[in-house]
Amino acid sequence: MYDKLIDHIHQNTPGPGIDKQIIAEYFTPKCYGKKEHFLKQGYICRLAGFVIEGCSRNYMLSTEGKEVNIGFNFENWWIGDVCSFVNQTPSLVNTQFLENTTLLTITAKNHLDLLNKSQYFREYTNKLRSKATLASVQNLSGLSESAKTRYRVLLEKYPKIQQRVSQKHIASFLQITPEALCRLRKSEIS
Amino acid sequence: MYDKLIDHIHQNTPGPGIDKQIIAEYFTPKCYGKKEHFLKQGYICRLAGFVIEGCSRNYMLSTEGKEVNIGFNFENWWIGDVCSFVNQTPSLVNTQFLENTTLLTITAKNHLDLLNKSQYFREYTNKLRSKATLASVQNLSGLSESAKTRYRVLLEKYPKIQQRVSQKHIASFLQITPEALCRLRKSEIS
DNA sequence: TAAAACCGTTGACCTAGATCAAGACTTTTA
DNA sequence: TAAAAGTCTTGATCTAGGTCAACGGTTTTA
Repeated sequence: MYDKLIDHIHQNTPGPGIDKQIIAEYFTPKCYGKKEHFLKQGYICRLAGFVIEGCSRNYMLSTEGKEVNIGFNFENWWIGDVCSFVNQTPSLVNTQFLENTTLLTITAKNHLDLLNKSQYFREYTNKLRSKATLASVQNLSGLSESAKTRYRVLLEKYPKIQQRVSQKHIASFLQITPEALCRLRKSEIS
Repeated sequence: MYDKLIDHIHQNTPGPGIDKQIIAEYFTPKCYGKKEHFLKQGYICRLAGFVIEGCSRNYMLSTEGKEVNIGFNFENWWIGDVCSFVNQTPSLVNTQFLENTTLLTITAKNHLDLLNKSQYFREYTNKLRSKATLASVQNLSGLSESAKTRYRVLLEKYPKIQQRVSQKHIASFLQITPEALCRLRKSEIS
């Protein structure tokens, strides 16, 4: 299990890598059930997690209380609201598991310790976070495309998403209604 | 001039602050003209800048080559594409000045040195970046609101934006046409 | 295992915002 | 300072996607 994280770090950051022993010391495995929340708006994000198996969605609430999906987290990616985690302030983001999920979790304190201790881990963290930021900016500008284009881009990025995520949640991420997604898919096939 | 940055760091991060001497050593003032680009898609972001005076817009290109504004940078904020700056990879983002602008700039190498040297500066950087990420995620979910609501939110965030940024660019940020913004403003007043 | 809740699909109709065109006003450039 | 280019506004028309309603299939819960 630890190897998955170690590999991910090493694949993303050239350098010495990180000892399994250190990972085992700083990270704790945790299991969550489908539909369970990892983080709720208003609470402080006290843990960050690396997805070993399973998936989740991140969503925010609109002014009328409607849930708007802003992203999905599959294997080999991090979950947790960076802003809340770093500043230890209440989160605006919700994270809910869409499958039974296994994480390697780390506390804010441990994460800070590891950052201060290892320049290599700092580099990895900076890279990862900057990529996550780029992704959300790309999604932002991507919303200027038609729903059909956004759907195609999503399928390119996550070819198997249809097998794992309901249309309802995909539609919410595309910022269209489930009805619109349904029609869009029909027209796409033909 | 350096004081503006020093104040900003100190206001955002409790702690010892940073010596003026260090700032002067690591940062270089630069002036740019209106319409000039700070960063263009495809190029590597070699400098980050702190806005002393002036403003700029960040935009990306849609699949049809249309410019889509993803944000504005006013005084006391950073400019530069974090992903390109951290990874020294080609940027997907463009940054263009909307006024004559003065920046305090820092090279990627100097920034890395300062991060490795000062835990305090690391903390500041982490906080700032996490806030920037939150902002783009908020904009992303915000696009599920009506154009009128988005416009109102923008005016709340930047009360003076109408005096400094053309409606064309505000419309692009709201992801509507200038015509739609014009009508929206008319209806808003009455 | 029956009832209730949820999900995807389809149809009919509606609306926010797009597109295209044109005129007045302002800014830039030669 | 005159011409050219860009900006804002308004009108007429169009369309992608929303809303509401209904039905069959599946999953959850009692």
